[in-house]
Amino acid sequence: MENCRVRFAPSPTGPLHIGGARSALFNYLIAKRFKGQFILRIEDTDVERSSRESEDNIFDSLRWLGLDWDEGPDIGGPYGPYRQMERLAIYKKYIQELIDKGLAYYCYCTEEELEEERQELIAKGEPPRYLGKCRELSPEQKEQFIQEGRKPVVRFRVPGNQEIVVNDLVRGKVVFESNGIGDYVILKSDGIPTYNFAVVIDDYLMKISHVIRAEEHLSNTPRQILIYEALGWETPTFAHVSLILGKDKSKMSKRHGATSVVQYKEQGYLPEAVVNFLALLGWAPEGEEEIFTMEELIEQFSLERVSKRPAVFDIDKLKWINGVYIRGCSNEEIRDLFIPVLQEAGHLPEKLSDRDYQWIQLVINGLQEKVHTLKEVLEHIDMFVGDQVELESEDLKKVLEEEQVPLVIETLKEKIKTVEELTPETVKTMLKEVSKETKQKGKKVFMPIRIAITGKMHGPELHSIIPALGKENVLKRIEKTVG
RNA sequence: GGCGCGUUGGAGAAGCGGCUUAACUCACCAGCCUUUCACGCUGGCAUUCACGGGUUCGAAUCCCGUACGCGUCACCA
Repeated sequence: MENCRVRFAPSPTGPLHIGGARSALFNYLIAKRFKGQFILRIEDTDVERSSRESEDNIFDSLRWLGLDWDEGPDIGGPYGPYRQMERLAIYKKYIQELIDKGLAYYCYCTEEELEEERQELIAKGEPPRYLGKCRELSPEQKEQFIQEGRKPVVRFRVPGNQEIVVNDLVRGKVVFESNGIGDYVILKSDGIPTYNFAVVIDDYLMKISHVIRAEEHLSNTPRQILIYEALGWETPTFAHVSLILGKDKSKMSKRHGATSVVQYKEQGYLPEAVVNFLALLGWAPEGEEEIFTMEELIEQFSLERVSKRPAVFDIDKLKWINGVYIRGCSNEEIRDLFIPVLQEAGHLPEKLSDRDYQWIQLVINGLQEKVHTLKEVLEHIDMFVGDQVELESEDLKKVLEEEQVPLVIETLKEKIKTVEELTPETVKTMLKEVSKETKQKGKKVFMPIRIAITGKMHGPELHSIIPALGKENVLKRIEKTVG
């Protein structure tokens, strides 16, 4: 594959969607794999819905995922500009060329007329489409419409009785009939081109070799191919990746939960995990391994192993993958990840003291292996801080009423009071001594202690929790639960 | 409705005519490890590939039909 140039061309009408992120990733992987370029183009021709805010969100999300582009609106490149609204003059030229060649024409129909036509066709049981009313307008008629103040659109003249073949890298050969396509708008009445037109001009001018995008664009592809042909241009290679579905198998939407990349960031997912998960959405690795770094993905990814069937977004699998990455973090990495979460929740000050760092280390010891997302840390953090405890359920009282408990607790309290410093090591030996001196072992000693201190049956190791709390808090907690 | 795409266990997914008594992963269940949970390890989990026909010595794999799901038919991308 020589001169591989691929692009991700989102429209900035909202935060980067998880599906868009997957398209971007696939393009990125192909570009890196074949040592080509990954281009970012902003398709902002929907003036109503486009915003700079969304654009920034898209930039940020892509960068967060580690999908850096070689050419784009912010960094420029040899085929710019990379924002469609800045390319209006370019489109105008090609629109004119099509009009001059008689392959496109002005249409003065009003919305009402179009709607009427649509209703009539539906009433007759025919598929609604534009029938070409303005195809052969006389100069007089045109003049009259202009007098009336009508703003025309430009429509592409779709040739009849033609087979349009899309040779798709993931779907194979897909054939469409041109008769099923009505003359469609390529230039809106406000002088801005439509998607189906602008995308062709840009992909050609930007020398895009492979168009990798979501399946929802498959039905649009014949319209685009027609324009390539009208302009005498060679088409790029197409690859339509299936859609991402929610658990109920309908297209992934808000009601399935978080749909944008930022939301996953906010919920405490790691970019590496999201990338890994996204890669698995529609693509299947050859071997048994499912955990990949970006480098490994670049090495292994191929469009041949991208499935035709829709991919279902399985949040449980994302959580599992995220957990794998959290556990795989080095101590420094996980610390840098935990700190902002803890600070944001008010458990840590802006400026960290040595004591804070010691405490964080204990939290890491207790929770790194346990959580699937960074935010889950907050679900367990109460066990590491403060003198407040509450029994999780009434059932736990029974455990505290067992006969060996008073002795165990008394012995423990003594030890805590007399020990020089609470560290994981001193706590470990302390607990061993309590076990030995009270002649109790296993659950008989550890469960009451755990419940007395945390109010819960389960949680991180006691030798992480106890030093984190400190003598005073531990004793106060015990006081509250067992008196 | 027209056109297009898809349909393998609870979920994802491999499979490209015989090597499949259908990989692998998540989830689930059991056991082990462990002071609990988690982590980790071991084992279990589709007599069957939406359904009905056909082709073939042989089909999850090829063909046709049916059903279901989804996409698309915009002056949205």
